Amino acid sequence: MYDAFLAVCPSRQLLERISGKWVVLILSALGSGPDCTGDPRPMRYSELSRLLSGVSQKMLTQTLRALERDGLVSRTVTPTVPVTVTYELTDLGLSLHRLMRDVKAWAETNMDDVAASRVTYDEAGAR
Amino acid sequence: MYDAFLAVCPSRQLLERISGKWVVLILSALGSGPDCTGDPRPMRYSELSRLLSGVSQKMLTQTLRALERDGLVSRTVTPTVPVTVTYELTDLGLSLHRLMRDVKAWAETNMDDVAASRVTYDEAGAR
DNA sequence: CAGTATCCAGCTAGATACTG
DNA sequence: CAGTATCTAGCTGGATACTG
Repeated sequence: MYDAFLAVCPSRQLLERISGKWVVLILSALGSGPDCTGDPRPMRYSELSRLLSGVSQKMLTQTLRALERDGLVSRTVTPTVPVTVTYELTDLGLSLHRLMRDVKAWAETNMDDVAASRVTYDEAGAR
Repeated sequence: MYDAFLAVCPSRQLLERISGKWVVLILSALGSGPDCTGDPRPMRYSELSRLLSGVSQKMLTQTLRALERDGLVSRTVTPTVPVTVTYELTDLGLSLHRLMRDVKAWAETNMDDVAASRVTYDEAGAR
């Protein structure tokens, strides 16, 4: 029915949204906590902000909003003072989390092989 | 050893490279042919160009070069006239292909749910 | 066929300042 | 704490023209 190979297919735009480092990292984090080994659990905005080092407030908020709009995360506001906001995976988000977690793990696992390949490639080019 | 949550970790940059629609689509295509159901097989430049509708020559070439440099695809030039160039997954590329194929499939499978969620979200915002 | 080279519009995303 | 708003540098990526 849908085919992301087609530029006009809505799934192409969806693929565009869900590919991107911040989506991968946010979904990885929410799915299993900071160490990526536990069970899915809600996380606070500030907790995410600290965990994903280098993320700007703007990108974090923007990405979380997009994920919320797409039904992948839910946003809960607790009226404490100051306010507490938690983000949690929906069932839909959880299904994507599993893939994103694997992608993040792939990058970490194969970093050495990729680095070695780059050295070889660049050396060949220099000659 | 590596942790993509850390901005300074090399795996963060690698994650940045492999997240992106063209990487997902190219690896999906190379891994299992146009219909994404067959076995991995080499594909020609023009074949990829036709399959990934909307991709510019620049992006296709640029992405293929990056994937080649990272050791995910191999490039073979056959000196016919005109020249024939084929791209094929390496073993490393094949391992990432499996993940990327799932990501593409996820987008296609869950497009309807996401679209429905967007409608709900936007309606709530309008109120 | 399979690129390379160049130009440039537009979006991404960081920095900064401010707020309920 | 959890944002919003604004400004902007610079990168992404599309369009176009050319080539072995």
